[in-house]
Amino acid sequence: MPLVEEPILTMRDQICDAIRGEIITGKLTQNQPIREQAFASRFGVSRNSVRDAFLQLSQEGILFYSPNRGVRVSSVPNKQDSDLFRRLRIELEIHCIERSLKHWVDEDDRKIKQLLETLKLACKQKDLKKITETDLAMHRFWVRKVSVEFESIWLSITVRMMIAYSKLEDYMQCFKEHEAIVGAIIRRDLLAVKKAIKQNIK
Amino acid sequence: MPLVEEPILTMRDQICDAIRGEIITGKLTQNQPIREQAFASRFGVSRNSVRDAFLQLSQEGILFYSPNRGVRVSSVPNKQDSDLFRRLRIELEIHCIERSLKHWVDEDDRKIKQLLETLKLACKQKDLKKITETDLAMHRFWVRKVSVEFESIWLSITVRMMIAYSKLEDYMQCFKEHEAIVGAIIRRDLLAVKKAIKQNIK
DNA sequence: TAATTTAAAATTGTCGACAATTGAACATTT
DNA sequence: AAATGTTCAATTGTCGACAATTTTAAATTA
Repeated sequence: MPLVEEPILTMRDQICDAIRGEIITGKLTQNQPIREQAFASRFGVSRNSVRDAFLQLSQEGILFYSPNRGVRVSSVPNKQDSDLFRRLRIELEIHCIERSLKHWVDEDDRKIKQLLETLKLACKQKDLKKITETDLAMHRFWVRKVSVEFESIWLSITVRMMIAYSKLEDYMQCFKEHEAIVGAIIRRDLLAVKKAIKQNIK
Repeated sequence: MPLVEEPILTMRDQICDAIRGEIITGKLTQNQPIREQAFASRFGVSRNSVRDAFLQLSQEGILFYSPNRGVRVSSVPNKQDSDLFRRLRIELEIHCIERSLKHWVDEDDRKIKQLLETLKLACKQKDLKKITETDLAMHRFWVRKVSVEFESIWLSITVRMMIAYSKLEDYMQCFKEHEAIVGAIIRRDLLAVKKAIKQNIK
């Protein structure tokens, strides 16, 4: 029996991840309507499960829901809103790392290094889907380590900022930024962590 | 035809509002499990609609969802988490007021004064349900005026802070705090608004 | 009696069917 | 021709039924 139980992935979560991925990588674009039946057929499930996922993503903010009219991909935030999202996210993540670092163990070092390796490979292969997944997974790691309470808020903010992630140009830059964060974490150098986080979240 | 279309209240939204109200006023307490069938019977709808609401409130953070085991009322956040929630909420609301004040019109003055009157009455009557509803409605007013983008994030943060709202002692204090905010808004005195907001959100 | 196993009840998860609503194409009126 | 009304297909909303899972209670075993 694992010490920390792994979260069970429901059908809904899997569909959410899939849709989120397609939005972040630009397969689904701004304002595009998304139909329940299309995803139901694709996943071989009933519309209800897809509806659940749509609902969750709407609350998350990445989809926009109109009664009787279904959901659309949300618009990318304007400059002012983006700036606020950025500040909120930095404040959240720094708070989480600050707290989690106190109870950080070798096992955590191992896991975060592993994620960094995955990211490196994905960047080398220019695999946008994998890059965004791993990017999210890394940040999620230190957020969840503090409390699941923050996770949904953090995710809401983060996915909104990533709607136009597909425009990412320099893949290796993304890796280097995360390498800086992880390096600072391993050294338990909080000041350097903060600096690296601020440079990455923009 | 109204200039700004009123949002359509779905069945789901109504159920959400009801559950949210009962949690904030302390009818439903921390960690208490909530059953789908109970609410379905109460509202005279099928379990599906209730499920939708539960799902939305889980994403909002006020309910905690475990696969196959339903939802429970979330725990009140600890001191450290509350402090962060507070900072995030202040930053969000001040940002919103700062931006919305630029396009503030007489009609907005009238509306916000009306809400203040409702709050005054509710405080006098010590009607906790109405107080919390109106409190939320007032803050929601200036958040939504800027962008619905922020609304769900703002709500997530705010309802979490309000889980233990029922311990509110001095009702008139609540009214005075909001009176200060509204007064500053009417005078378009941004500095005073910020000060009043910080005093209210705690 | 305490721990374990088994059976039953309660609860959530998923499905297909149908009702209600919306949007688009077409017809009617002015 | 423009505006309005009508029909019809596509889509979402809601329901009841049943399957899967969890919880509770009872029965069994040591």
